Amino acid sequence: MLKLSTKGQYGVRAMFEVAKGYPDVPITIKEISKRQDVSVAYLEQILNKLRKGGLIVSVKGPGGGYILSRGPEAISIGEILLELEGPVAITACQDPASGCVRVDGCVTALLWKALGEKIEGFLRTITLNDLLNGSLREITKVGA
Amino acid sequence: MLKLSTKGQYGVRAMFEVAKGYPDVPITIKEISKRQDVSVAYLEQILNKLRKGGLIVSVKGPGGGYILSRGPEAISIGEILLELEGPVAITACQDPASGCVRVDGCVTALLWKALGEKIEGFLRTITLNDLLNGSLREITKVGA
DNA sequence: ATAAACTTGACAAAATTACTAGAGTATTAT
DNA sequence: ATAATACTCTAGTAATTTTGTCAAGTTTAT
Ligand code: FES
Ligand code: FES
Repeated sequence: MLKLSTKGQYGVRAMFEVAKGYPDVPITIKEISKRQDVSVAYLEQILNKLRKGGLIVSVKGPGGGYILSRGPEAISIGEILLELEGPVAITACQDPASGCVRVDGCVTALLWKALGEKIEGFLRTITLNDLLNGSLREITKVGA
Repeated sequence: MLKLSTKGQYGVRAMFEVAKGYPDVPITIKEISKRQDVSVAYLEQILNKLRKGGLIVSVKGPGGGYILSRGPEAISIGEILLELEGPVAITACQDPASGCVRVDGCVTALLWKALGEKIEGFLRTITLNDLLNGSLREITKVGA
């Protein structure tokens, strides 16, 4: 349960590769495709969204590619996923785009809201930098 | 992102209704259907899974229905969802049923693992009792 | 016996995901 | 200029998952 679609997963892995080149080496889609084993066509879609979201900038022409638009310590996993998959919305009722009529009388509304906030809070604290320098190992040790 | 399927949502709401009758009033599927506005046929599927998982017991014959097999303070939301949707598995790589070859070399493996544990930890702490007596309001106030 | 109520497995419509295809635009090295 | 590199964008589609429905049972209280 609570799966993340491949788009989000690939997106994070792609951003990791782009982060490696920060601040001055553009990474091409082709290179990301090779290193992370995701098709070029699919990555185009993903990186395009991330670019529109302002997380990366593209450099055209030979020697071009993608570069982070901010330092890796300033880009959280949460932001990446938000751009690719929209806000955390455990249930349709929690999704601002859908909404629910009976939300007031529903016993579980608070539950899903709390869970969603928990998740978002966590994802906001992890940045690309944590992926780059492997500091996640300690976080996982601390546990819940 | 990170949606919960309706099966899980309905399951929790159904368990909430069953919990109301604990320890001695069996709740029928028909009654749950009415109160939570979910079709009888679909609830059959859901409650059947929960029964097989040992969370509820069924009482047959007239006056029958479903009863919690343990007190509402001893049944967590996590257990309900586990039965209906399997373990939390943010990515296929984290799913014991699928697995991933490159798990050792993958930078994001730890990230998804940590997130999954965070979520499971949270869901384990919330029980049906919390839904019954509205204590969730305080939990959400505390925040992340 | 009879009706209430649960049990089970098969099946199908609908939605979502996970891509692929292909044509187009911009930039730069030579 | 021009060829080569590289990003940009819109559709379309096959596979999968979700979300149910249906119908024919079985069990039990009265
Ligand atoms: S049914 Fe919408 S919040 Fe519970
Ligand atoms: S690709 Fe399997 S763990 Fe990252």
